[in-house]
Amino acid sequence: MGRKPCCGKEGVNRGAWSLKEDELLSNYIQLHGEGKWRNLPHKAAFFLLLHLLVFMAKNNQGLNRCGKSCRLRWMNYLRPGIKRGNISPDEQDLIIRLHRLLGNRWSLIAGRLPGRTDNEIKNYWNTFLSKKMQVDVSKTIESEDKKSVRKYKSDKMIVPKATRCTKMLVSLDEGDHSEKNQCPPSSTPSDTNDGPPLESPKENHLLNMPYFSDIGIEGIFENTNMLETDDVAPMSEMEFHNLTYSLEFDDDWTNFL
DNA sequence: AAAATTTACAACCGCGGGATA
DNA sequence: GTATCCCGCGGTTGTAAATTT
Repeated sequence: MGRKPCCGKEGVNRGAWSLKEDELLSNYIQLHGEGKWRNLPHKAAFFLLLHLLVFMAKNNQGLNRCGKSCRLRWMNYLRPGIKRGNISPDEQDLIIRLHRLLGNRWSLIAGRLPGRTDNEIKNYWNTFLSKKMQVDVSKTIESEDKKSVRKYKSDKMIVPKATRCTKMLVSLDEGDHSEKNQCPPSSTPSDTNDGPPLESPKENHLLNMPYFSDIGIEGIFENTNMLETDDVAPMSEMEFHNLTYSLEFDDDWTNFL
């Protein structure tokens, strides 16, 4: 006894999506909205027959995809408002800080970065930031009093799922991405992508989003001891529970801070 | 120029929680 | 109360593109 598999592995398209598949999926969702992913491929095929009969007469293959695959494609790629590439220094900074607080809870982190998906942030972390953080941590430990490092490994330390980011250095000085605070250098891999130039920090949409409009990114962490300059101690259990509760259930989470 | 290696990221997979029949 | 569905999450894989040898 068990649940039925999402879809059979045979006779289902896998791998990269074609333009036709994207178009079909987008058309369907624009007309019928999101949800019911499991049934979508079948309904989309029906929709196809109704609305695209003439165009598809020559090559009518329907949307032969698993519902989960449809959802993933829509959520991570086709959905309106998705930003791609060019993760700004501000965004990178915020990702690092949120990861410091939340660990690998990508969906929560993505929720604070408009237009970014959990998958994109996860990939960005795994391919770039995790390595950067490892380098930063090793540099820090080399130059730091080892006793203070051991101090952080006490029983009271709350360790979320994050396994790679155990210590980082940040600055509360707005726009200060100097070497001191280990924030991104002026040239990051994303900078090399084609596309429009990066926005300056003050123009970045992040600062205009509802959560940050009044206080800015830095302000979120104001009056907390989480981002002390050179020495970031782990959160207490109480702090961690309060924070995670606030993040998950209270959209106006900045009030907590 | 070609082969080998690395990087970046889209997509897959299994699982868990909540909803529903 | 139980089985199943639906959805979303996070870890992992596959592979094209870029880089190095």
